[in-house]
Amino acid sequence: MSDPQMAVLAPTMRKLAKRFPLSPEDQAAFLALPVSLKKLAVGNYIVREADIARSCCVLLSGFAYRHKIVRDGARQIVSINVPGDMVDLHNSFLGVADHNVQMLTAGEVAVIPSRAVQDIAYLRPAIGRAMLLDTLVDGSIFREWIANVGRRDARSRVAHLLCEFAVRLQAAGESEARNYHLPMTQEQLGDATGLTAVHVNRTIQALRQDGLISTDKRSVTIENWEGLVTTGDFNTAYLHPERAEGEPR
Amino acid sequence: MSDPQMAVLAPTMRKLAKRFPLSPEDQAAFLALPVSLKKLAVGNYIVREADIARSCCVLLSGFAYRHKIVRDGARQIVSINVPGDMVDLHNSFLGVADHNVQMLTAGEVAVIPSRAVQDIAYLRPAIGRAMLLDTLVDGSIFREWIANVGRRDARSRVAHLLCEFAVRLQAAGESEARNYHLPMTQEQLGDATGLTAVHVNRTIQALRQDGLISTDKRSVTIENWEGLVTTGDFNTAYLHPERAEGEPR
DNA sequence: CGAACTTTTGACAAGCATCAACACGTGTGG
DNA sequence: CCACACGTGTTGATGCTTGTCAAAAGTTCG
Repeated sequence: MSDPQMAVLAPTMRKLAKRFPLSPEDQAAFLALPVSLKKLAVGNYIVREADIARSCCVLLSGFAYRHKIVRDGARQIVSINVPGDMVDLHNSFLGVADHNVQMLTAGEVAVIPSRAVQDIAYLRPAIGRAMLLDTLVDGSIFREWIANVGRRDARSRVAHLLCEFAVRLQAAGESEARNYHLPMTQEQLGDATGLTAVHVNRTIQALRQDGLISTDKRSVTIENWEGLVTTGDFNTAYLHPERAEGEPR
Repeated sequence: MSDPQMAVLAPTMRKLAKRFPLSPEDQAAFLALPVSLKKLAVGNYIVREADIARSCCVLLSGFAYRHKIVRDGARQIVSINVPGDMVDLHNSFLGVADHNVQMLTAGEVAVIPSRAVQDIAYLRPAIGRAMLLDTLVDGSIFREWIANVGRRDARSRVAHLLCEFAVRLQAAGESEARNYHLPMTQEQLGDATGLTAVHVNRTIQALRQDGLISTDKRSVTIENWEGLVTTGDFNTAYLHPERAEGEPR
């Protein structure tokens, strides 16, 4: 709205533009989206399942996670969001939330009216296309997570998750490649991998003993990247890291 | 291309238009997409992981499944496609396939050049928006599958899958609600639920003994819908069944 | 009619869950 | 400043769900 807020969407725009260039006019329109800023504490909800969406949040700082609760109360984390991510495009377009989004750390979001997001996607096809590409990449990550929890053993699941964080945090400019702050408890790691906290604990100990990683509080250092990649059966292809158009135009 | 093919995309168009109306011009443009038809046998690949996409297939008849192979050779099915589905929007836009798509039954696909799909999404924003909505629903289904394989036990997983098929097949006009042909082996059911074929077999026997379903060859009859829904912790919300816009326009 | 695939059954093993207790650090209020 | 509660990480003992292996019975299809 006011000047100081003009640039808050810049990282998100750069992320969108990375896969497909946006014209200066499109970029300006995106940056001019009406936003209000909101600080959030650890554990605050951005979206609750079954909410009717009236706004779309962009994560400016801090981390968030999406999760679903199954009948017996168990929780499954279905993805992690890093700064720059549009946290609920889904909800803006589909109207009703099918999962929860909660802050993993304290942070700040830019709140944009759903209608403004829908309109810009429609009135500026390049932005609509960028959102589609972003959503397709999200889908690819979801598929990899299905394979991760469905067909890998505990050791591989955890190693895979650690590899994914390393790559995504680096891509978001949030950390170095081999050493990053992982703001998740072992219980949350379990919820992301379909394991219990106890088993995550033992699995991490095994990874440490094998010299693949070391940890200090919540910071993870990857001691042997190749080994961790092999253990986690990790291949960056599913993150579609760069412009991956069949035919650039 | 020629007249007899003009209507093959009609079911797909109706599916796209269901969530957001398309103008007659948009509808005509969609139906006029250049297609070539291709018959496929059971097990034929539509897309292979790491393929560079040159075309986008729409499933006209038959069923397909998407899957990924993990290091030790295990396979994880990440979704099932029914007639009318655009089978590889992902690949058209992202360029390189991150998973395989294979025919579950014999069937027919309409092959559209990737470029034509990209262009129509860009030049006709309403169609681009419809594709975005479709992709967002796919994402919601992926998330539910992560929760299914990550946090439910074998009995719930299988029940959930059977419920999803019942609803989706009916929505696609492929079967009645309570009785449908399920063209999957128990091994494939295991690959979709993160279980082994042997355990799927025992789980299905248990569901039968509890009077929830009965089976005859590959046909499934749901004897107790409420019971199966409860067992599978199934809630249709994640399928976003109808127009689910926050504010219809 | 036979070959290949799929379903079913049984015995056994293993990975992971469960439960419980303890250690450790952190923040908070008396 | 201490005492305490609380959340998180760690460890051990035990058991259940699911996997593995193998073989037989049933089914499909050329």
